Amino acid sequence: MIRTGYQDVKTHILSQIRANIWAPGSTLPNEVDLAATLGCARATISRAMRELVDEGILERKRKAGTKVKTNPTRRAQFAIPIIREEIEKTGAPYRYDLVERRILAAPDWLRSRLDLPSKTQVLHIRCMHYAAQNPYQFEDRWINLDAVPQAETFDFKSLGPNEWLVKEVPFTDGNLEFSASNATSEIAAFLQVPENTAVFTSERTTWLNNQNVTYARLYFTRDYKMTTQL
Amino acid sequence: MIRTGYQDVKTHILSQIRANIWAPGSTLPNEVDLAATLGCARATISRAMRELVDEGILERKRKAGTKVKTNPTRRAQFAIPIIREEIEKTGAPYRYDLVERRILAAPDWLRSRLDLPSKTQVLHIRCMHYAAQNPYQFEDRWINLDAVPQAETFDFKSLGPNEWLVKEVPFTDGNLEFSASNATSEIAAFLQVPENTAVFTSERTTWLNNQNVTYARLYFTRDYKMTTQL
DNA sequence: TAGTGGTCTAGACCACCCC
DNA sequence: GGGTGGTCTAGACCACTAA
Repeated sequence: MIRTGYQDVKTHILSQIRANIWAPGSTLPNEVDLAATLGCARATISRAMRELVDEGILERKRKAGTKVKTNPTRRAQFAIPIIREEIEKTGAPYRYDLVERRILAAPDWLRSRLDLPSKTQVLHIRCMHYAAQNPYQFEDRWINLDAVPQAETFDFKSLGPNEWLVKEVPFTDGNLEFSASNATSEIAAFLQVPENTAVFTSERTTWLNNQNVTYARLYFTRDYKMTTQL
Repeated sequence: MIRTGYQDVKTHILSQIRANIWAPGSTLPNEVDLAATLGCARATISRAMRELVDEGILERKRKAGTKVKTNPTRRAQFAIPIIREEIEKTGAPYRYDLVERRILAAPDWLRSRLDLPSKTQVLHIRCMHYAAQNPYQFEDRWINLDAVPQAETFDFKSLGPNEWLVKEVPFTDGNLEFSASNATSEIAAFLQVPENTAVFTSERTTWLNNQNVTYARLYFTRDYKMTTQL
């Protein structure tokens, strides 16, 4: 006699759904009944169902019961990587090059975007990331010196702001946007592609307790890939 | 006396980390000790830690203990939407237009990409999605008729393949790629943008138990946005 | 092989909220 | 009001793996 674990319960529920026995929108048996049916404790059923909710397969409401989602929310997720590690994982040597580093008062467009007080000092960094000899990413980053004062004394000559920030500054919220843009002559030169080439662009903003930490625009020479399962 | 719940435990652990008491890379107390310290059951600690692992904050290994991740893996996630719902959520009326629908033997590039047997019949659909009068997305989709035979008799004249598939065909795995491409004259015409404009492109492939179901290339007139928390 | 996390159980009480 | 999920507990045994 093998014990029924929460993984078994998940598998069972999923197979019932795929076999259309528990159709989208229908209500599953309650936890107590299912536990009796499958021969395990209620907590085991509970954990299985909780994870399936987390995976976007089920919906639960007290008193109303557990239902199969009609439009299962499939979630693609991916890690925000450290560029160096991402490149080295491909086997290519990583190279970093600081293009510009200067401190200035936040320009208006940045202030309004990040909701910064006027006269906020920011650190503006522009740099390149290479995989072997090939351009990989151009990074255009703004760091709020009110939130990260220690950035003022760091020179970023050999360590990129991406990696430094990940290790140095915790954050509580983040926002990520993907877009496509035509390369300006400057970006094209950095990435060594023809002007006007479509460039994959990612914009990231991060906050620590409602205070903006940093805003970055990243121009890639290659695509983003992500995988979702189940 | 308030009971210590797993949420309290999570909060406590996070605050210890943010206060640098449990620094990145350091080892946390084991579950039994922490339970004694915080005055709750071991299972409560366990659940809190499990969720923090899931959120990319902690790393756990048997015998080695629980450590604070040096490079916290922040995960962005987003739902794969039904286009109609996505558009209607913005308040704009949704319009769908079928451009082309034909059945043919899978071309070689598709066969190799999806690992289809030779002579597999596929349904090729090209269609447009509009938000009010504005082009929103051009969809270029291939459906494996071996996996989804019922698509052969559906005309897709008033319902798009995206929505039909989500409701009709379950899948077990999916793959998603984002990229930027320069609009060909044809794509440009559909999206009503100048030729060569950078277009945000998403490619999706889905499988049901190791058999490919569909492959789609989606050309957007606008960007993708996603948000990550914690 | 010993220590740590991983999981299960049986029971309990609580919180929510549909009917 | 009553049924459902949400959570906690105390204890137990198992599985992995670092030392």
